Amino acid sequence: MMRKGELTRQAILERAVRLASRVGLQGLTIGGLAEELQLSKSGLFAHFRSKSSLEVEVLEAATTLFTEGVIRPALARPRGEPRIRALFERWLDWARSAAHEGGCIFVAAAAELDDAPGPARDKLVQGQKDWLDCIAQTARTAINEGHFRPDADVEQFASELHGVMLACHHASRLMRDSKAEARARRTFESLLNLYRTPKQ
Amino acid sequence: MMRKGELTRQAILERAVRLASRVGLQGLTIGGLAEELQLSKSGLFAHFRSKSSLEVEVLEAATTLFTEGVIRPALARPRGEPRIRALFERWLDWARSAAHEGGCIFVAAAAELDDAPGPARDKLVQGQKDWLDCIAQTARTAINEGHFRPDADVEQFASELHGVMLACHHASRLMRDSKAEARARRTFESLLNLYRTPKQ
DNA sequence: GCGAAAAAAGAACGACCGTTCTATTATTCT
DNA sequence: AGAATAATAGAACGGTCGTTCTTTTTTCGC
Repeated sequence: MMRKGELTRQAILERAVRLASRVGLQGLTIGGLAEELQLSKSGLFAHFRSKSSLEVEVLEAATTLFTEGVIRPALARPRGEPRIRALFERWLDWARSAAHEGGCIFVAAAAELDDAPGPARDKLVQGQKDWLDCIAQTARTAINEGHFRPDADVEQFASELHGVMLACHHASRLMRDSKAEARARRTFESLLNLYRTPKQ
Repeated sequence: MMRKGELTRQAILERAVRLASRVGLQGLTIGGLAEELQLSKSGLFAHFRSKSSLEVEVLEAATTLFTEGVIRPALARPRGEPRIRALFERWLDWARSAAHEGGCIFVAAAAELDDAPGPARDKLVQGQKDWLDCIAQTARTAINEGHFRPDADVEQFASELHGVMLACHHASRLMRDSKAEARARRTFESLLNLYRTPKQ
């Protein structure tokens, strides 16, 4: 006895994620979103009991998109370095397609929410933590496969890889630097070199 | 014939930079700023002809602060690696003190303005470009001093260093990770190792 | 197809936004 | 000191925000 509702709700969230990528979670407005979807403000609002609840659900929807588009395909690749490369390439894809819209929604949200306690911040932090843990775990697997050196600090690796992507995002989004992705790839290769098992 | 005005104007901008660090340039509001300074909304507004003009001036003021607090002291150190280390340490100081408030205002502004054409975005882009150029130029000096390998790509170096700071900011601000700075230092050291003249 | 229940629309609210205009108070110059 | 001018305050504007309430329309089980 609840079908149509869930359908439009899904449509709303899809549009909301894209809109929030452009204008941020703060800039995401009930009225604006309603107009884009040709809905009434109150009709849309009824699906979420409050604005902050909408924000949380937008973050949830974006996380699902990221998991399906980046993590899942990479997990299909063989363990070790190939999987790490796949993770990185898919991540670049994500950033590139996000760049065509308003940039990565997580980067925008991180800047907005870093000092705004509440459920939205909690959601974002948990998602980012999960993602960094995922990278670290993948690196751990690479150690076990003998691809990474046994003494590699996998959390350090995750943090450094994150930095590579953040720099790439900044350069391509704000600075409109067309060489951003090439530079990120280059940094990634030298990063791999550092963590790889040294050839004897 | 204009003294008192310039004084309060300065005081306004100082407060505005701090406030914008917390809530962003969008979240920075004329009324809120006026209340913090115990000024009337219109009295404050009169100093800037518009909100967007205020945003530009806030970015200008923050840039001056950054130049005086980070770049200038580092330029006092000897050329080459010492100057690069000073740049990095001062930059960490900046990020740390910014972290006690609402984070680095440039990081927040970058996320907000990356898809919002206008004078504020132009100002930010120019400032960031100048900063990255400054890093690259410092690296170039390090090459000339024989500290960096002659074939080092100084722009690549600047981009990688930027990534280290962005990751550090993200980890410390959003994730409240107390190990963020230590990790950034570690990444910085291995980054230096890559660009340093190899010992024979 | 009818009646119950869900979904959407409509109108209104108080609050705050940037901005303008006018009036009042401070400052500065001569 | 007093006139000229700059700085600040006050009140009001149209607009948009999130939210609530009431009403109409649509959906769905029987």
